[in-house]
Parts: sequence; structure tokens; C-alpha cells
Amino acid sequence: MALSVGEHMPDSSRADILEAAAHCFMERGYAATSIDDVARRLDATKGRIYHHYSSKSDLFADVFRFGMEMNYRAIEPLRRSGEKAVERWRQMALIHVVQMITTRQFQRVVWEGVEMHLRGATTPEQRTAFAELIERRSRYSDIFRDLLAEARDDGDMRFENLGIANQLVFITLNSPIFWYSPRAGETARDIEEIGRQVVAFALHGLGVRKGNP
Amino acid sequence: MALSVGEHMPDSSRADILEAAAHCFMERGYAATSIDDVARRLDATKGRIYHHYSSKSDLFADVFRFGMEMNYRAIEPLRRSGEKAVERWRQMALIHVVQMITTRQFQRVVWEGVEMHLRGATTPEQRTAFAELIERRSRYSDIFRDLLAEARDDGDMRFENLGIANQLVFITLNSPIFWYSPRAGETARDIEEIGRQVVAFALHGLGVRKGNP
DNA sequence: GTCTATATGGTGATAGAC
DNA sequence: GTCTATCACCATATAGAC
Repeated sequence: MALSVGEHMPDSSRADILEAAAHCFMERGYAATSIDDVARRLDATKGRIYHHYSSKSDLFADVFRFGMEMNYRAIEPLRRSGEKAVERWRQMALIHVVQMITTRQFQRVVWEGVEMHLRGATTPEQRTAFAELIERRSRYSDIFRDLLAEARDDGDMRFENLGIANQLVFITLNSPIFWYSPRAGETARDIEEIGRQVVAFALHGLGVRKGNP
Repeated sequence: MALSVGEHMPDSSRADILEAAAHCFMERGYAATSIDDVARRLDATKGRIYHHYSSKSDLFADVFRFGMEMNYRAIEPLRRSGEKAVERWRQMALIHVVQMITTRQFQRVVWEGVEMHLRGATTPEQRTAFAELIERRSRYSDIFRDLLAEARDDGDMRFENLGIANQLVFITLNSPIFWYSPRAGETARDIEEIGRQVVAFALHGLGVRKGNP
């Protein structure tokens, strides 16, 4: 998928690098991906990459950031839709799942970035550099968690521990980055249909009867 | 957790290496873990490891295998319990979740091994060496999937696509390897309580009303 | 069975031409 | 802005002492 260049987007010369890096990181993971791998995918040499990024870690962080910002932008219009919490959650969850599928390369990197942080598999410098990203990611997750709490207060959801419930549904919503694989001729409608099933499962898990209005 | 040595277990000298390797692979991932890291954790040098394993990849595969065999052994007693499919699934799922928590190091490696395979992040030699493990892992997942199908036929579960449903619940059941972190003084009862909540979420997702008999 | 070298190759990062 | 060297380092794997 090509990145369109617009507001809040990286300049076009960086966009190609981001796209190639995301793809490589998705395929091999951070540690196993070399800068030469990314350069090869660009039909270039690493001189090009090091002109724009000071280190492999810096490049990874920028892919991480870009992937996460796409998610924020995607759900933003829905945040104040005036509907009840359970319904806002449903709409945002669907958008989120579709994002996971359509921007898979980037979302894998977001996942790996969070994982590296949680496991402490980061150098002290990375820990500092990632701190802001992790914080922002955490606030993204909070948006969903707060809606769960509100929906439970409304009597529209039933679950025991809020933290565990949010972990479970968040993993569920993210899971297509692991098991989804694109098929030839697949349409946006097909992807939305997958998203609907994922969200339906999560909603039922949260004790919501009618998951598919 | 120390490995007890018994039937079908690796000899004790390998058991220490397996344990150390699992821990390192869990913390840093396969690519970022060096043989020296594992040796350091053993208060030894890599000579000791290379005496027992011919390569890093070979060591990883053995951790993978051991982790998976623990899972098979754990659910084995429940497979022919005579109960209805939905109930057998519930019991096996609970054991599985508890396994994910109590043998986290190994289960992370199983996960990463599967992931590496799916993403094609393997050398041709690894692909051959992993093939048998991946196949066995796949059959393990099939045990759960077949029970889902049976339970749906019994009218005890409701979901749309069997493949998607199984992916979603399997990810749910595995998810503690990512978000669980041990607390001081935590008992087996506490862990089972977490497992119960995870299984309850999954059962609700599968359209089962009364998830906690 | 485990240790201490050491050979060998790859990777992150830099310098300087163009 | 991108390329072609090139350096310094680290990691896998081996050889041979003990």
C-alpha cells in the first residue's frame, strides 16, 4: 500500500523509506532486519536511509509513530458522536480492526515496539526515545478502556476486572495483524465483514447480547 | 520455574540450558538473543551450550518442542472425559490458559516460532527443521477447533466462521503470555482465577451464556 | 563436559566523492 | 541526496586444552 502524502504526513522522500522499513520490520522483526534489507527493498543503498535517519532505532521509532498516528486519525471523528458508550465503542472497535488489516505492516511495528518496551528488551537510549510513543499508545488504549467502564456503568456491558477485560478485547481487536493474510480480489467490504465478526466476538465476550445492529 | 526431570524430559544437563534459553528468548526474542547471553545466565560459557546443541536455531527448536509437549501433556487427561464438547472445551481452555501463565518463557518461544514460520522469517534450513514442530502445533490447535465445531453442532455455541472463531479464541487464551506479569505471593488459586476470567470472556464470545459453572 | 582462544562473516554507522 | 568505500564491533561457530 502506498502512503498518500498530505497533512501531518512525512515528506514524500521519507514516506518511501517508512513504507519499506515497515514492510521489512513486519517480515523479520526489528532485530533481524538490517538497514541493508530496507535499502535493498528501496533499490537503494543505506546512504539514503542514514541521510534521513540517524539510526536503525530512530527509523523504527518513526514507523511506530506513523502507525499509531494513523490509528488516532481513524477513530478521531467518532469520539464525540453523542451515542451511548457501548455504541461508540462498537464503531471505534470496527474502525480499529479495519486499520489493523489495511495498515498491517505499521501495526506490527507498533505491536513490536510495545512488546519490546514491556519486556525491557530496549537499550537505555531506546527506552528514553520510546517513552513518549509508549505513553501515547497507552492513552490510545485508555480511550477504549474508558468506554468499557462507561458502558458497564450504563448497564450495557458485563465483565469482572476492567484491566483484564480491556487487555482481552484489545488483543482480540489487534489479532488480525497475526492471522489475517490478504487474498486476491478482496474488497473493502470483505475486510469490513471480517472486522464485523471480530467485533461481534469481542462484544459477546463483554456480555453484549446484540453485537451486530 | 525449575524443570523437573522425569519421563519424556530432557536429561538434567539439558534442562538447565533449556530453562535459561527460554528465559532469554522470552526477554529479547530469538534474533536479539546471543548464545553468550544464555551462557551468562547459566554462569557458564558457550562451550557448554555448543556441546549439547549444534546451533542457536537447534536450541530454539528444542525450547519450542519442550514448551509444546508440556501443553499436550497438560490437556491429555481431559480429551476423553465423556462430557459434552462445550464442557470439554471449557476444561481444556482453562488448563491451557494456566499453562500459558505458569510456563510463560516456553510459551513465548512457541509463539515466536509459529510467528517466524508464518511470516517466512526463517532460513530454508530452519523451515525444514521447524516443519515437524509447526505441524504438531497445528494439530494442537485443531483439537480446540474440532471441539468448537462439535459444540456448535450440539447447539451449545454460536459463531459464524469456524476458522476466524478459532483464531480469535486461541489468541484470547494465549494472550496472558503478553500481558500477565507475576506478582509476589501469587497462589495457584489466583492464577486459576485469572484463567477463569479469560475463559469466561472466550465462552461469551462464542455465544455460550453460562460461562462459569 | 566445559573452558579458552580464535576464525569468519555480517551489521551499524561514518567519511567523503559525486 | 545518494552512492561507494571502510571501520569497528559483535555474534555464530569451531578447535583444541584441560
